[in-house]
Amino acid sequence: QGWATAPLGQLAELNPRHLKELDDSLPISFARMAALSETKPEFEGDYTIVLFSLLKPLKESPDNLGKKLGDLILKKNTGFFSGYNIIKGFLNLSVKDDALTALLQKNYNDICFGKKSLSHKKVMVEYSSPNTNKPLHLGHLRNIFLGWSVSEILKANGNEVYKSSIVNDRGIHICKSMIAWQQFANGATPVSTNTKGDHLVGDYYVKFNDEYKEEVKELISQGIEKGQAEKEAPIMKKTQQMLLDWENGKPEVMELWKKMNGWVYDGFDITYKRLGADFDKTFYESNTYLLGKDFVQEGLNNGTFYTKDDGSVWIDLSDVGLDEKLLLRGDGTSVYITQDIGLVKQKFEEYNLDKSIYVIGDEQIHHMKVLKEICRKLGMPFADKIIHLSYGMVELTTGKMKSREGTVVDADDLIDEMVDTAKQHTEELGKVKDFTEEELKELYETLGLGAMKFYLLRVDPKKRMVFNPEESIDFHGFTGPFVQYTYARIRSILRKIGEPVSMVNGQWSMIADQKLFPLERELIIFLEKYSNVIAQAAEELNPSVIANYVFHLAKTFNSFYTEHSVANAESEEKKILRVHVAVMTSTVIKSAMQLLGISVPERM
RNA sequence: GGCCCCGUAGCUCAGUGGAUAGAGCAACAGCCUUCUAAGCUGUGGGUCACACGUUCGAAUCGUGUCGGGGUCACCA
Repeated sequence: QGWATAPLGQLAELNPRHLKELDDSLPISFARMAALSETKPEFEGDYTIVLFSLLKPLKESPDNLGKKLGDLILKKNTGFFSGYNIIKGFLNLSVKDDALTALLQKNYNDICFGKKSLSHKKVMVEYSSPNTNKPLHLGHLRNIFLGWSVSEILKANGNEVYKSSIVNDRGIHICKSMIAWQQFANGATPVSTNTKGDHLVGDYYVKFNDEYKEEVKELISQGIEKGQAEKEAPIMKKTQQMLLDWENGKPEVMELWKKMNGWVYDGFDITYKRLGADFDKTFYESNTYLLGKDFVQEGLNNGTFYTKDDGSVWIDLSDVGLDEKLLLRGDGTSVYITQDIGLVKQKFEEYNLDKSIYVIGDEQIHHMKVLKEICRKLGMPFADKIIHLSYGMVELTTGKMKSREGTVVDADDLIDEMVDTAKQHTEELGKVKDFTEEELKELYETLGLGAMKFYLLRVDPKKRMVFNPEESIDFHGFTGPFVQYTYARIRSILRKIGEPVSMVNGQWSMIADQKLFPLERELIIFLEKYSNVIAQAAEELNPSVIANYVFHLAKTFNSFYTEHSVANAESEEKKILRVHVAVMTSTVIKSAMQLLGISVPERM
């Protein structure tokens, strides 16, 4: 098996050093440097080698080198390429029809009957990580879809993945909801008000802010200076007292805290379940916030940390371009980053991780850099295995989302809206009138969530993105439902003519010698790329690579579908070939969409 | 102010050293007696923010300018 019979993946690059021996000794490994890519549709050929970078080291003209290389490839290959052309420094190679059919067969067996590479790294992906004082919003959705999808992509590349979440369940902001509930709710519960628990608690968090603002205004009108008023507002003083009571474990406070957090978890569970999000491990900040104090002592002992006059503990990171950072307050209490260090260590030790990925917004880039640097200075061996998968904020066309100004897009509301839009579209088209209530409900969820997940995952995670709440998310074009529709169409064909049970060799030899149409060739070559796409997505921790690929695949299939009939193909051989192309397309679509957390319907 | 990210069609985004810069939406014109028209085909739409540089070749790399955002908490 020479390199020239190998598909694109193994032919990825060519190396000028080996190319120097442009003769019979040039086999497999001359493959490192000049990119082999797909030929652009406007030129003849399937794969292209760009010759320019090879010209200088080899001291050849484009035409000479192209001819030499082209001839050599044809001579060396065992039946993969049929010919080549050279245009302005580009060597375009054409693949033989029967080689493509063989390629289809190979990939069909690999993909349809499962073949997985296994790297067996242990990876933890921490995502979602909500506060328990308000419901999930659009920003969380991007985080959740991203974290979940990256986890699945890593699994598909053979890693052992633990999905985790750290719940921010303590602190002054939690007490704010609690105080407001005590003061204004008259004992209202999710059941008594028929409200989802996280929303109920969130409402009191808003109520707190309203009341607080009122009280500050009142104090200022009495002639008290602003800064002072903000400290003196009665509701704020009560809240601070409650935080102290909580830390001292005062029974009534603990009871209220457990009760209200319980409501929130019930609410989150409903949303997570609907989204298909799941976690192998949930950490609670109430359990972890005291972690990390040990390291402070350790760091002090070995001189990494130092103490200031008031007893507070610091680290100086100015040698790596960062600032001084506080690790312990003068009163001995820890800050956020101290807890983080403790949790990092716990994670790596408990799970024996090779990598720990944090899905956190890009406003915390600095924080994560500091965390990593402190771990490094403390000599922790896993410091470099901490990876911050940062993603850009979702902005609205009307500006940023701000909870205080009521411009937050609530996750549950958005899901409902998308599912409802799916319902409207489906009813208008009227294609599934025979579905039961149950089946319809499931379809609407599949389509609505599919549209939403695809919308948020098709963009490079690192980039900020804009969401227009006025226009609902589309169901046409570069969308989840478009891809889902393509899948449903293929399933429809297969229901009609029957799915091939297995592809026995006899069948393959029967179809081996056909002349292929351009769209048939294009699909086979494009399907071939799938395993590379999964690998690339894992390497970049970027689901949008998959979203772009699967859209392009669906698009190509739809063109094929319009141009060529499967069921009424012009010959039995064509029919068999096309059925297999269709099955493989549907399998890849289903697999790719699954990696994005999107399911595909049999009919829509 | 220091550091980091971003600027591509009217809008939302691909493309990060190679051929004439691509999709989707929006606009316009076609295509359902034939496997699902949530589809397909076509048209119009670009100073790739700007300038200089490196290179056979730059949206892509470098420097500078302009514009937008983030961050530099005894907040989490």
